[in-house]
Amino acid sequence: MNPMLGRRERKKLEVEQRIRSAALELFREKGYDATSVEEIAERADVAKGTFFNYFPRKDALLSAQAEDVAAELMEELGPLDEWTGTAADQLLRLFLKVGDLVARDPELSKTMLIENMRRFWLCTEAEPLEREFNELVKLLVRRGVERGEFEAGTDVEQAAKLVEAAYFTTLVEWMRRGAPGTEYRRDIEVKFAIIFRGLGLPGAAT
Amino acid sequence: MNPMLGRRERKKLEVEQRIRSAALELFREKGYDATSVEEIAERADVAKGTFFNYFPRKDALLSAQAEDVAAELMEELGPLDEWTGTAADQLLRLFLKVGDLVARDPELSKTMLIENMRRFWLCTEAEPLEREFNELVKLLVRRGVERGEFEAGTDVEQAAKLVEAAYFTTLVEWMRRGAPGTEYRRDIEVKFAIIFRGLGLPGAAT
DNA sequence: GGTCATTCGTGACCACGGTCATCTACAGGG
DNA sequence: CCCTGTAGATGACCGTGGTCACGAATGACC
Repeated sequence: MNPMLGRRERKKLEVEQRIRSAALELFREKGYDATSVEEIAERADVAKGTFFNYFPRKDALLSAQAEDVAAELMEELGPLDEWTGTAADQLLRLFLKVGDLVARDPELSKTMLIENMRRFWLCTEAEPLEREFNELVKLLVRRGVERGEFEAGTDVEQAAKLVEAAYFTTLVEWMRRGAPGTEYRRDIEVKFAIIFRGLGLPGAAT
Repeated sequence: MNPMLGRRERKKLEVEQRIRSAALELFREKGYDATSVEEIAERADVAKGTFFNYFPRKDALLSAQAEDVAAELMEELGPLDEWTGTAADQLLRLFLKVGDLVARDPELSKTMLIENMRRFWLCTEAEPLEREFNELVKLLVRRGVERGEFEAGTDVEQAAKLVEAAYFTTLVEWMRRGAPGTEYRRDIEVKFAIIFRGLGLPGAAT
């Protein structure tokens, strides 16, 4: 931690960290719903009210965690310019990487994903993460069009949404079943094959 | 109502009906979240506890309503055998019809859809509706394959899931924006065009 | 060090979804 | 018409997420 901060700032960061890790521990132990804010506060050694000074709602913890995971993802993927392979390869790799991250903590990931989606759909708050991810996918699709891998004139916006939709539902279905064998990979590859073929990529069927 | 029922049975049905319509009214007036069970009970002229004799949880109302809407949908669509046009046409028509139903009451539909999906994903309870709908889509896709409209050897399971995914996310996105102009129709047509082309249907692009 | 403003911690408090022991009123038999 | 067993109505009660008025701790300035 940056030592150039006042005692106050340092303590604030430290408390936030305590709350977050207490919460994550409990979520892993008993699940999100079964964990009460009071328990989290107790384990973090603060009062319940203090929790809400740091996170406006219980589920803000999930957003925060999601952002961390997203940052980790981008870290592991490295700078965009250095990605190799066709756009189709890149899209597939991106999503397989997401799958890897999710597989590390399936139960919590499931809650994170579903609860964030819910809030996004209900417009409960501006959720920058979704837009950011959407931009990334759109960029990859556009790259494919520019390189002539996907058909010129492709509606990049809708194509990207379709790719995301295919991925999202597969991921959720996978987690629903408790993420057992990697049937998951085949499922997403089959769907992507259909889409890429629909986008004019030759030689992708079944 | 069947008059051959005892007073008790009739009253039970009548009370359930009162609760349901009171709830729907309130949901339309103030939205699902802003409506408390106590309010519903009050308007239905019963005690709060009575509500839970009829519906195990507040959101069971949404399931019940969803089932009604689904029944209405199948009613309006008529018997499967009489559907005309290509499989692709039939799929598109099915989803446009769903869109019509949703458009009649966008706000409540949004809540219904999202909350039901949430419970489905979290496996909170067996949700027969989703499976039923999935079977229907699968059937239409299979029909397309058998007729030679889609490529032989198509993975019907995954193709159907892809169609559903495309539709579902478009629908939600549409409702998110408050379901204004029918940009919705174009969006779903574009996505379907990609998918159908990916499935080997000739002459579907952009 | 003394004074003041600000920020942060706190726990009593509220509204809500959901439970449950208790009571009510009806069906059915005599 | 009365008695009794039972389905169903009820509202006090609980645990939870979230609020808020208050007070303590801290930093800034003299």
